[in-house]
Amino acid sequence: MSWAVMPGHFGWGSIEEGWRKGPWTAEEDKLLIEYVRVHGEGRWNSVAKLIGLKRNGKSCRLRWVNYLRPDLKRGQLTPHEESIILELHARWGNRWSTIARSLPGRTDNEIKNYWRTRFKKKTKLSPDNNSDHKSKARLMKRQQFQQQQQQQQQLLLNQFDMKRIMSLLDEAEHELSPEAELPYVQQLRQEMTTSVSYPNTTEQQQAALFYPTIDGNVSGSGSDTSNEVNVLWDGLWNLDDINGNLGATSKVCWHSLAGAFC
DNA sequence: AAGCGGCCCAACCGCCGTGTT
DNA sequence: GAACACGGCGGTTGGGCCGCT
Repeated sequence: MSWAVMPGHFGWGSIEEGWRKGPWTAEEDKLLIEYVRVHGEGRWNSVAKLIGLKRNGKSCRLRWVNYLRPDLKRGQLTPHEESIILELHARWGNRWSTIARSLPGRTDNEIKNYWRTRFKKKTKLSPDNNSDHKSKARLMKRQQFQQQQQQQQQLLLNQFDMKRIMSLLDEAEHELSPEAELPYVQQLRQEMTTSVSYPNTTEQQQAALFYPTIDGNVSGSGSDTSNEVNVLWDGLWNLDDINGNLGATSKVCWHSLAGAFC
């Protein structure tokens, strides 16, 4: 859909059934900020009546929540925020608003966008598709330098994160019904304690195992592990909500949690 | 220099839950 | 209890930007 070809196009944005749509102008932002300053958040449908802004309530709320709120953090997510997102996504699935509540200043929209661009694409990375693989590799190359910097930080965070995950599992055990949760938690915990210390690998090798490199392989290991990496990313994206799908394979579950260390 | 492809992100849509009348 | 309004949430879309060829 293009704003330029929409019916009722009105310069910047468009008007449909009396409501403006499309990108917000600075003037509209000012009006909305003023509205919230005077009336507070909520009653979004009265914005149009009270200040004459030709936007529907939903649009106003979205604009405020995702863009105008003064406590919003702007800019890239920090590696630590990324690891929290990975952890919480492994736990909650696509409950973006729930995840966002654990990240002050970040919106569900931001996290959702982040996850989709950062992780969903990776699942399409298939070693069977060479041309696609090449173009993906090109793009990943761009991210490599940033990743390398993050890896260094993540290594330091790994130990701390493992403790947090174990405590999250403890919480989950208490919050969810024992019949539903226990087998999963027990299985996961068992795998965590056994798999996390990969036999015959050094700590650095274990950390390297979870960092895909530009050619889809895994740093520190052979090219025959590329399938494992794809499974890892598949697991990250496809993992169903822990509460909702207890049929998830333990492999997927473990890979999802392993993602917390990427 | 131009074209292409992918990333990022603002914004919209539809559905659902909750509160109010 | 039904109908309606409203707000929240997750999924999706589309345009701008940027890097690569």
